Amino acid sequence: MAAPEGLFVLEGRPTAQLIADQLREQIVQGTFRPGQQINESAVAAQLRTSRGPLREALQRLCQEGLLISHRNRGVFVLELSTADIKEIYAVREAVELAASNTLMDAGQDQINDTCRVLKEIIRDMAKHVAVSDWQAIARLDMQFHSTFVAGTGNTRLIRIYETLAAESRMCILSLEVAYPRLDVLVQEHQNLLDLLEAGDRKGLQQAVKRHLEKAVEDLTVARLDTEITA
Amino acid sequence: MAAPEGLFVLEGRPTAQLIADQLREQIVQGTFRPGQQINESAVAAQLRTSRGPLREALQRLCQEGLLISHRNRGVFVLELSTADIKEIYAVREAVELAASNTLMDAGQDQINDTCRVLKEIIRDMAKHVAVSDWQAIARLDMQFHSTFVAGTGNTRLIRIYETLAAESRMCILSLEVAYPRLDVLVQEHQNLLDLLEAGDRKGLQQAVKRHLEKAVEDLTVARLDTEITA
DNA sequence: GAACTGTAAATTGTCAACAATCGGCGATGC
DNA sequence: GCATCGCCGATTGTTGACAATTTACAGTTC
Repeated sequence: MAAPEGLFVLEGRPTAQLIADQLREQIVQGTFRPGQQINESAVAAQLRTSRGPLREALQRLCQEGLLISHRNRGVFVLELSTADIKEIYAVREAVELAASNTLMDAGQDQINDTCRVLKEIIRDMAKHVAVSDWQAIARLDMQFHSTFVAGTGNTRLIRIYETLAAESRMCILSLEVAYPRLDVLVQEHQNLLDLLEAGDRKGLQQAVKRHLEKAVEDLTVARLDTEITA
Repeated sequence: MAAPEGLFVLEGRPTAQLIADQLREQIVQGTFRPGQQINESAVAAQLRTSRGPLREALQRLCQEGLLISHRNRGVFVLELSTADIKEIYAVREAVELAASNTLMDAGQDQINDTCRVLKEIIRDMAKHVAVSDWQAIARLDMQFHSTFVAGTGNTRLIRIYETLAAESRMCILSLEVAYPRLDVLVQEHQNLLDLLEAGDRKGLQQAVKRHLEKAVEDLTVARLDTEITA
């Protein structure tokens, strides 16, 4: 088939996508702050490229909604309001519930494959919980959910969820310390995994719903605090 | 507030987005055929612009998934397989079911506003059914569903559905005459509207599900025919 | 002192030229 | 006859320069 032994297709993906992926990572890691303007010349120089390819990448991220473009003024990193948080998690609920159903209808092999990866993520998560590495935990949290959705094999659902995951990480990042009680977090994900493995469709759906509703609560409450103190 | 009397913000939207919107319309109308390569120079000249802004627009459509980019070879219009059709309608089901729930939980005013627009669309649809204007019917069909989703007010759900609507129109277009029994089509949409107006959550959900499942059946069966005859 | 106007710097939007890459086609060798 | 190599046209990828617009600031006027 493809790539027989140690040979990779050289730079198979388009440049703009590579740049967009890098920028997305920088955004969710907080290198670019919400509301901040992206200076094309500066970022292009930093990435050792010219403004052309960079602008193409920026357009991709605008389409995703991570950046917003004001004509003749430039592109800015999205600022998340409480309404945005509710929107994001409402869509996540829709996607993850659909993924739950699809996975349950899929073969046991497909479920097992997914569960195997999810187990490893939870293991990693537990490690980082031990040392309270928030950034890593946020990344693994979203990786868990992304893997879950990826288990469906639906490329469109996966692509949609990629953006949602990025936005979710921005939510979490925007309030620095958002995770209340870290051990509960690991426990909740373990619970989702168990229900998936057991094939408990109804239970899984309810657990997903509650997991996300709880997240919205934590995020909006924390945000109210920051808004009041600010 | 904004635009007090007859004054509009001059060209408020970014250029790349305007070009992308035009191209998307051309794609779903079949001006660009599936699998066809987009010649940058030619299209840029046709749009009275240069390759720079055009390429930015193309990147947006690549991100959406309507175009696919092969490095150093160019961008091509998406070719829809039966697997794609199933994917698209699976995501549509997820989105529309979520929209149903959100709308039902929303206030009666919001529902009424939506229903008013939906009624007009159905009226238009009936007109075009009388003269069997397929293109118009396909457009109104998706406009009905887009309006339904837009009723939730969730901007992210709306943006996601925009792409799905475009892809759906491509599905329908790709097999020329896809609508079996036009009167039934109008009837089905009227049924959805009635259930929404009546506040019958369960009934609406089931109707949406069956409506989409039926569409997939029609599309995949029709596609099998074309593939056999081809 | 406040409001308005005009200028200047910085940044984005656009363009045209250059470089790199790919697919096709004919020539060559086996 | 078939496969391979190498060239050529066409198209994309990239760059730097130029034009247009916005924002901030200083100067002016009332």
